Amino acid sequence: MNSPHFSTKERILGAAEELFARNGFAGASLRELTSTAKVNLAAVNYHFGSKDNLVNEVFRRRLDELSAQRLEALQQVLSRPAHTLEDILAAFIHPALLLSLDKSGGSTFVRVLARAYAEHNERLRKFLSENYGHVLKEFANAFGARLPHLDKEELYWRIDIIAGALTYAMADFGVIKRRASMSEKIHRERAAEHLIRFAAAGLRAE
Amino acid sequence: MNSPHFSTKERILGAAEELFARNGFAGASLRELTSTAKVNLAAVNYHFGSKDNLVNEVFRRRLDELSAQRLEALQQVLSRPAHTLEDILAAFIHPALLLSLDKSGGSTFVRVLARAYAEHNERLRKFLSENYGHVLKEFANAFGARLPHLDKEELYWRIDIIAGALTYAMADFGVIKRRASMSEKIHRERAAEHLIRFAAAGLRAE
DNA sequence: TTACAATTCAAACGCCCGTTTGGTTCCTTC
DNA sequence: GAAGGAACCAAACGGGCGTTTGAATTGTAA
Repeated sequence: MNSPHFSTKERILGAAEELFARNGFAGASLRELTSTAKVNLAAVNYHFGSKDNLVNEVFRRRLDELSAQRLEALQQVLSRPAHTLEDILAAFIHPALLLSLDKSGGSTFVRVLARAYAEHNERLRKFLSENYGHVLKEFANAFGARLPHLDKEELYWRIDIIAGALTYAMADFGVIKRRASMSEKIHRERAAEHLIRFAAAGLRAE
Repeated sequence: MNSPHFSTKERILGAAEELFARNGFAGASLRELTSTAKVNLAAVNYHFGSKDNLVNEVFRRRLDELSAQRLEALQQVLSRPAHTLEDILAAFIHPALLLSLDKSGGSTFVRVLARAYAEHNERLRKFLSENYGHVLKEFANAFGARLPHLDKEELYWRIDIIAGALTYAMADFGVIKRRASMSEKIHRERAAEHLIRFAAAGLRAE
C-alpha cells in the first residue's frame, strides 16, 4: 500500500482511506495519518490544502470508477433482451463487490462510504448527490421498467432500502462474523449473493 | 429537553444524545455538551466517570426500553396461533418506529444508533452485543421456526440485511426526501410499512 | 443548628489537534 | 554546473481536548 514506489499523494490517500474507515473523519488525525503514510506532517496541507479537501479527494478517487462501472454494467445488461431483475441488481451490486475486494484499499473504502452516510454531513451529501446522483436515477429507471406494478414512490422506497442494506452489508457492520475457514473474498461474495436474492424478492413483492 | 426541572444527569444525557447524533462521538466535545446542557464542565466526569461511559449510558437509557418492547411484542405475536411473518417483523420494527417518533429525543437517538454501527467501535460493539444481543437471538429463533427451508447461515444473513436496512431507513440516510405535505410521523410510518413488506418477501425468497 | 455527604464550580493539567513557517534538499531545464 | 521551482522537513503556533483538583455551595439527616 505505502511502498516507496507510490507517490506521496498516493500514499497519503491510501493511509487516509484506511484511517477514515477505522476512526472516522474526525477521529483520524493528520499526525497518525502522515506517520502511517511515511510522509512529513506538513505534506497533507502542501498537497491537498486542508484535511477537509483530502476527504473529498478520497471519495473522488474511488467513486468516479465505481459509477462508471455500474453504468457500463447496467448498459450491458439492458442490451440483452432476456435480462432479469437479478441482472440489474447485479449491475449495481457487483461493481461495489469488486471494489470491496480490490487489493489496494477498496475494501476499506466501502466502510468510508458507509461512514459518510452516517455522518449526515450536508456538505458531503451534496457533493455525493451532485456528482453521483444520476447513477441512482438510471437504475431507478431500469427497475421501474421491469416493475410496472409499482408506483414511483414505492419504487424509490425499495431502492432506498436496497442501497441501505448494500451499504451496511458491504461495510461488514452486521452481526455476521466471518468464519476463520472462509476467506474475506468468499464472505463478501456470499453477502452479495444473499443481498441480490433478498432484494429481488423484495422488489417483486405485492 | 434541558429545562431546569430535569436533573443534571438527565440534562447531560439529553444533550449528549443530541450532539452525538449531530457530530458523532469523537466530534462532540464535552465543552459544547456541558454548555448545551447548562451544567459545569466537570459534571460529566463526576456523574458518569468518563466520556466513554457517558456514551454507554446514552445507549442504555433507550435500549433497555426498546428491547423490552420488542420482546413483549414478539411474545404477544407468538401467542397468537395464526400469526404471520409480517407480524414478527412488525414486532421488531414497530417499537423502533415508536421510539423514532418519541417527542423527547427518540428520533435523534435512532441516528445515534446508526452512528454506532458506522463507528465499528469494538468497545461499543461488545457493550451492545453483551447487553442486547439476546433480543436478536430471540427474533432469529422466531423467524427460523417459520422459515424451516432456510439454514442457519442463510437466516442470519437475511436478518443482518434487515437490521441494516432498518437502521438506515429509520435514521433517514437515504435519498428519499419527505414531501413538505407529509408529516414526519406519516413519513416514518410509511418507511416502516415498506420495510416490513420488503423484508417479508426477502425472507420468504427461494 | 450542626455535621457530614453530595454536588457544583473555576481553574488548571498535560496532551494532541490542524495549520503555518522558513529553511533544506531534490530535480529539472538550460 | 548554475538557476529555479517543486518537494520535503523539523519546529513551532494557537487552540481545543478529556480529565483532575480543591475549594465553595447545597442538601440532608441528627
